[in-house]
Amino acid sequence: MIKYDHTQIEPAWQARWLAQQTPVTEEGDRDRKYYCLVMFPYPSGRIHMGHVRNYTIGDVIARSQRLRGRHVLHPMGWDAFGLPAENAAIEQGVHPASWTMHNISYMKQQLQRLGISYDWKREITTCRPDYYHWNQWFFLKMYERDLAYRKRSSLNWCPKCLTVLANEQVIDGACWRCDSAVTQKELEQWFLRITAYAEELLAGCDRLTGWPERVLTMQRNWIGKSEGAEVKFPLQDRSGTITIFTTRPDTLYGATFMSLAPEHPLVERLIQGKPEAAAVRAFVQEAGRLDRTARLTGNFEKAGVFTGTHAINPLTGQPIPIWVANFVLMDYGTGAIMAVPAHDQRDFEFAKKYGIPVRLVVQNGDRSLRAETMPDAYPEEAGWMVDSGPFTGLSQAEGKAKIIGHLAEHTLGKRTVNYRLRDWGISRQRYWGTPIPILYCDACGVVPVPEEQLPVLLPRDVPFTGKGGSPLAESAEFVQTTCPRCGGKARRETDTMDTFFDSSWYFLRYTAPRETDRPFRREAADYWMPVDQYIGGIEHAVLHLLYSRFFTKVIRDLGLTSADEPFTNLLTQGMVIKDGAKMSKSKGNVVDPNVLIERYGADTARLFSLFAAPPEKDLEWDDQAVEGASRFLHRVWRLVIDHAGQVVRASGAVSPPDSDQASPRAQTLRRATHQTIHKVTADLDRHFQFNTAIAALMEFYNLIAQWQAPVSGNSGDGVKAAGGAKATDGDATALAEALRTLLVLLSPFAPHLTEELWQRLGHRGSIFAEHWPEAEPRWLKDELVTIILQINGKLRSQLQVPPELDELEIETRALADPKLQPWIEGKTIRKRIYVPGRLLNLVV
RNA sequence: GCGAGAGUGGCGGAACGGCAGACGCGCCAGCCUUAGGAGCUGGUUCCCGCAAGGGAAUGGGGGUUCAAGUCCCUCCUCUCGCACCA
Repeated sequence: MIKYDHTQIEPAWQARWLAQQTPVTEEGDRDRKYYCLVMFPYPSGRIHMGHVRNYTIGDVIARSQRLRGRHVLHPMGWDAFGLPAENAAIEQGVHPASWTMHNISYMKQQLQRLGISYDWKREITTCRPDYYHWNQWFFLKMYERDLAYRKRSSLNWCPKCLTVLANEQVIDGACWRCDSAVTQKELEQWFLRITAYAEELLAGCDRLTGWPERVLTMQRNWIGKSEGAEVKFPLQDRSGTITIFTTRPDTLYGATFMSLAPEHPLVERLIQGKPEAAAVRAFVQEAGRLDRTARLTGNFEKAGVFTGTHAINPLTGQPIPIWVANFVLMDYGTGAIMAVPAHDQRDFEFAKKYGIPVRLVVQNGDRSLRAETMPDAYPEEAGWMVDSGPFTGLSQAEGKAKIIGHLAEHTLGKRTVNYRLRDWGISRQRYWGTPIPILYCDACGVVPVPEEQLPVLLPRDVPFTGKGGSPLAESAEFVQTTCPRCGGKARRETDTMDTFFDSSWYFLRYTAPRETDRPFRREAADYWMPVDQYIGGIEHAVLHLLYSRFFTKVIRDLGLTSADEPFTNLLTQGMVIKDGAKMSKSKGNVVDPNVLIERYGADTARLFSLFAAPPEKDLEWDDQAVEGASRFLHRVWRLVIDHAGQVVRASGAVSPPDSDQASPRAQTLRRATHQTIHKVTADLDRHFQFNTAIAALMEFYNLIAQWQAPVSGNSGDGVKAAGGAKATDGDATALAEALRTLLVLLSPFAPHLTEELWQRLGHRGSIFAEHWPEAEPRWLKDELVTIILQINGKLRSQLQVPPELDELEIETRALADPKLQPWIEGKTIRKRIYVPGRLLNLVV
């Protein structure tokens, strides 16, 4: 017998597939198109087990959809700009471009060794000018539409990466990449106005029915919409007003003080010449020292200081003191709040601490609240308005609506919506990224680089010192240029773009990756978009996935495509963990895919990573379970090889025998065959349950192995019975059908093994040119069904009956069942529940 | 605090409200082998029992139902996300 040797089979097929690949086009029925995309990798050096899992999932989906007749786009590329390359340059003196390209070629070869069926002709690499050209072009389009703008503000700064971070890139106060504590830094930088799309991004979440609920929740939280009102509080001396944002305008009568953020621009004006001035300045300075980490953990004492100034509550007309409080955030709402101690816990505690009155304006249902004795605030949005002038007596909800109306009518305020989402700061003070296509001219100011001068090339000769500051600023040749407007001297912007810019539209570039005069071709994008199935890690729940949705909407509004969401269905696969922790160099629990592939082969690596856990769950690495996957493939190999001769001979027969001609043995096999088709197909359709699909294939294997065992003995070619029943031609064709079906169903999971065995069954064409088999309904029914017999809901016996037997006959047989006798003897049957083909429950 | 998800054998995990534990790993016994970290066969939730069989069991408690891992209520634990967001 020929042994299963993956080291022979796998490289051979990989080479052939690559050579024989026919690329997909936009021709043909769009209903049959299927865009399967996995998040492209950063070329860090070598692939890890997380990649293996990710790309295997994508490949199984792509291959199975192709077998089912879909027109599948399954591309791959490289998210190639980024810090590790630049750090390598600083530490090892190798240029980021060389480092990156070297990694790409190595990782590409690794992916090919996994047998992933990518269309490599569409490969894209974001650090190449043919790609980042269009980053710059999109930036200019956004600049034209005021969706890209420059402003000075306080930004998240990673002291290790020496660059700015977007809010989305700060995780628990630390850098998303290197985990260093993030500080604040005042800088002038470029922003994308993602907030202009806040409402649409939020509303779109409701229509993304193919996304996991938790990702949508994270996006909704991140956008953080809150509805309320802006209210103007006049200063007591009539020198101006302070605008606040509140979600509870109904509690306006209970506002007994105001608080400003320490950074609020009005603070200095309010305290001018006041005896409190020195104390307030000291307080503001102290609050400014509070770092982001402390603020995030809420680990500081709430405190405030009186400014010496009062404002007028616009509804009561009463003067209320203005405080500065360290917990009021400048970058949310207006940086100023009205404080209602009776109905906000923070205000309540603050009022108690500083002896400010508590005024109750919303009563609970049983009217038991008393301002003097409340132990806590009553923050519920329920109950009745009290002590609220003309609004007294209304329900809380009604009061809220009426007060907003009243404010608007008297121009004291208006209904507004606030979002937590901030504009996306994209400037990075690093080298290895897309240059921002902007010039600064002494005469003309900020000047966008004209489209026809794109791309602004990233210069190669830049010193990598690691001392901080934008490296591009060191290249005089790059910086100094002429102004396209006045012809005078100008200097270039030396910051580069956040690499999340690159990945925010790459899925569109794949649809027409070789376009040279536009980012993509509209017809191609309209054909392929949106992505039917997107697969990647949960860690991008808000970062990449939110940015991509934003870009898609901007690109739509630029009139370039009709897609308004990029990804119809999203699968977020779990991490690969070992010994309970994510694999990482520092923990020393890394399994190298190369070692796995060398020892067991790509098919085993693929099968294991799909079988050991459902795709969304974390996958615990288990060396022994890998052995199990390998064992299964060896068994399939032996089974098919042992019967190859028989199958080739049987292929003369046109089709396997139908029910009336088939021997009982053939019937058993045909039933199992079609039931397996049904089960595997359903598991793939229904949430990609690869683990149960593979389990079904294992069961099918077990059955075939059992089925042929008594007949074939160990002769290796067992049409002739050793001593049992004589095998018929029908049996042989049924076996041929079973083995072919097993291979086709297994082929998306273990492509090399199945392709090789397919050839050994005498086929000339590729197994991937086959059609996915269809289950024939008449074989899905069992010859006999098992009826569960229950007494009072407890299993007491079972009955094997033909499926067409009616209820009455089943009951007659049940009552005669000796096992049931002890339970029904001397009892009356009160009720019978019969579930056809399943069970009979007798209540006695 | 708010939100989402999860809790089932020794382990990974299966179960349209209808046989709990499919499939695999591990373990036990046997076969085959000069040998086995190969292969094959059988067994493997727990308790009582020689067995036939019986009982218990899906984080705890309660409920709906002829029937609950699954639906409802409640509590506990864990994971993830958001968080002085006014």
